[in-house]
Amino acid sequence: MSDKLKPLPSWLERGTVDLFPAADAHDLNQSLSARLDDSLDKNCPLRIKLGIDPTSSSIHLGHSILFRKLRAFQDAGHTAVLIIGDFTARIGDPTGKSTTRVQLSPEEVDANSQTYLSQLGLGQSPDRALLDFTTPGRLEIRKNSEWLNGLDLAKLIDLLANATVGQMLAKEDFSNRYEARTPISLHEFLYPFLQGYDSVAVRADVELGGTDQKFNIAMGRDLQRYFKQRPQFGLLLPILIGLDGNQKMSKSLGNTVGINEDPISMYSKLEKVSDELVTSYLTLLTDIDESELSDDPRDRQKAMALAVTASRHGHDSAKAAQLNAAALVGGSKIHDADVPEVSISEVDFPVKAFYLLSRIGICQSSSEARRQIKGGAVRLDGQKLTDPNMEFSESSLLLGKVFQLGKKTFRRMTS
RNA sequence: GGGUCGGUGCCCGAGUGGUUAAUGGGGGCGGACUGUAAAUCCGCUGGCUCUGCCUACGUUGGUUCAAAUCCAACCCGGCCCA
Repeated sequence: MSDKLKPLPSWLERGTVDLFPAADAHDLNQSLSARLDDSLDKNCPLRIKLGIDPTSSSIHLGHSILFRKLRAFQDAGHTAVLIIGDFTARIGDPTGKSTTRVQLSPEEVDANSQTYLSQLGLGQSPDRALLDFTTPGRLEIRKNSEWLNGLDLAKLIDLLANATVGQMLAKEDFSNRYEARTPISLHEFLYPFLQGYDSVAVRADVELGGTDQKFNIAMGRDLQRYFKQRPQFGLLLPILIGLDGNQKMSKSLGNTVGINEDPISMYSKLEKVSDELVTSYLTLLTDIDESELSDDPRDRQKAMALAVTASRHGHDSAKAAQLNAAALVGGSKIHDADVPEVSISEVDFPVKAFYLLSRIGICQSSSEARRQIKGGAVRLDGQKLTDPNMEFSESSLLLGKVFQLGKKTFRRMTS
């Protein structure tokens, strides 16, 4: 990859839902393409800010769309400035929240950040990693405690004077909560100012965020102006809808695909997302040109699932996962299919079916296992179980066999 | 700080002394149908090696044969007032 900067291209447009300001002037502060050109002329990379909130320790595809865009900037020669919001995490971004966040301890924040970075590809080769950690000058990682710990009250008051209570309450999240009469703690009001001040601290040229970040990013612009910097651009990407097809992808909603999930579960989850989601997944999670795909919705689903899985695991593993998934659906090949294994060496025999199912984790409780069996949801090597109290006298009867719950949960028993 | 209303299962929300593991809706899971999609229909949705037992309606005590339901104190929140 050359160090030469390229002009505003399609990689930047793809998936972008909002870019502000976006005047067509040649003003460096009004047009991102003008600023990109300027950066090219002076051979001085732009600083692209993305803040992460180390509150959750696992990254899913929803997060990855921002990182993919950040990576695209890196590949174009710019500097990604990844801000670990270790200080702000103690407040918790109230955006999109209907309740006050729990505050995290410094230890939790540290542990989460480490997990985060390794998931982003720290230590991996750039072609499989989400971000480019290796090319010099392409990545800067900062913690915002660096400058926020030392922020004194006088300066904070200066920052706060940049907005009014009316503006804060006009922000959707706050106004919803205010109208619903759920509590809003005063410290939550500080979050946008601190995030905005991050932009000042790192002299950001562009800040990336989900559409829900518009307010906070705009605040960054205001504060940069206040500190006599040239204000950043805001580049907003959509919030990825989760597997359920109607709410944003979020760990707490259980509708996620983790960035590090094994190829099979990743592929099989993606393969069954609803048709309405396929296009957005394609544009946000792959580089595929949609016009090249067949019109058949099922084929599109498969192509998307394959491409996304391949981006994380390579084409061969993805293809294998696809074949495997097909074999499982066929049913006949369950016995030979590659499915997660679980040891039953700790289980005492004889054992009743419902108890075994909860022991091997295929059901969450033995009560649930009873229900599932009664509901006809459980199969052993393709054969439906009907009696929760069915007894297996010894483990050798089960070794190598596959329990199936519903259509998509499989567990092979091993010693 | 004062007044007042409220805190029910994953969420919302009924229930105001006794067939109450607790109506209803959402969500989730499963089944049928299908394209492992959507829509629709049906079932399930506290735990326990379970014909029974245990734990649950903010917390802790109390009244009662019997409480989510009555009483007291405490904790948390909304609203109004300061």
